[in-house]
Amino acid sequence: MCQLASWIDRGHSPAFVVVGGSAGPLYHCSVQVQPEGSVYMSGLHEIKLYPPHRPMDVKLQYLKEESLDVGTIESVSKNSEKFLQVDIDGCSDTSSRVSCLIDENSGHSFHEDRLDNLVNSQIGSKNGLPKGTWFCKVCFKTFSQQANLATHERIHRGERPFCCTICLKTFTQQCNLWKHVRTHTGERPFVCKVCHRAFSQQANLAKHMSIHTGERPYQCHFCPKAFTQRVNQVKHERTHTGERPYSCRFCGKRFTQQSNMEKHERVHTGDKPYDCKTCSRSFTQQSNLTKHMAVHYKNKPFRCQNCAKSYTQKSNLLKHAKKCPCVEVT
DNA sequence: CGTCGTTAGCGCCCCCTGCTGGC
DNA sequence: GCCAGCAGGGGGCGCTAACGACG
Ligand SMILES: [Zn+2]
Ligand SMILES: [Zn+2]
Ligand SMILES: [Zn+2]
Ligand SMILES: [Zn+2]
Ligand SMILES: [Zn+2]
Repeated sequence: MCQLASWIDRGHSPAFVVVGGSAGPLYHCSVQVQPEGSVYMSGLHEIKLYPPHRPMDVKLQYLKEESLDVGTIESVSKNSEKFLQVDIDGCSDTSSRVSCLIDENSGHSFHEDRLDNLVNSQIGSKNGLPKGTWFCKVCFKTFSQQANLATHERIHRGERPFCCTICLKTFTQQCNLWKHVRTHTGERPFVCKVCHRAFSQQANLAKHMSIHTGERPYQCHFCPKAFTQRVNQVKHERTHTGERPYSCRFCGKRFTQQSNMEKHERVHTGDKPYDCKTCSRSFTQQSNLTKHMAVHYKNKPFRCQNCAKSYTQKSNLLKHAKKCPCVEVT
């Protein structure tokens, strides 16, 4: 345990300390350094560097309490932003590193400079950010507009003031509620100019457009294949890495896709949800039913495209078609 | 100006689907 | 025929950034 870790371990808040890593609780030298009460941490997990051009001593401090000298900054990356990455003296934990907001000129972390600004959650220009920048006291995300910070802070407070009158589901933002309500009303304001398919959300229309443009922005890291959606790239890459995150509840067999696991679990449950309407056989997979249907179509080649009824003679199909609006024949 | 409601846009997770091919 | 592998693509939600009307 390094001196920072033991400092936090003694009960000090890790405020003003950010650490690199992915989502989830963050540890430094086995001590959790994630600020208490924070929920949404993605901004925090990005290590952002502020470029000082010389080595400097760094002090981390929790408001007016005891402060901790953590070390000296030796090397700094070039393309950096708001935070300064710090190597802790005598710390062997290289998996997570510590950063703090630094004033380029004084070398002080920002809260030493302007404690009153902290109260307002606003940072002055001396801290290397545009004057009037607002920040969240929980996760240190920064905002140029106070209103956007106010919206953000609802996330930490769990405040969801917008409520769907139909299903009572709640939302942090008005526009998210509006989007949600369209799932009840079926309203689809976004229409594809090419095929006229309509969508309830702009983002889903944008995804759809890749069908027409052929655009595949998500490239596999292991082979030349590319995909229209990131999810599908990740799914595909598992075929290279062998990762199988989903395991069967009954036998433990592992799968790359959740839906494949669910398909497999029906082997154990005996669930056959796909019924043949012609002979009342049922199947565990839709594709097996489709294959099976060929058996019926072989004997009755005249098939109504509308209702899938099939007939041995064309005249019977035509008779049927008088009632059914579809007259296509295979 | 600052405030505040609204809009644009991105990223993510989830789910269902259809084809395929080995046994 | 049963079952697993794999890709396509829509539904829905969370969040940030920015816009614009209005005091
Ligand atoms: Zn926050
Ligand atoms: Zn609802
Ligand atoms: Zn289209
Ligand atoms: Zn690949
Ligand atoms: Zn049948």
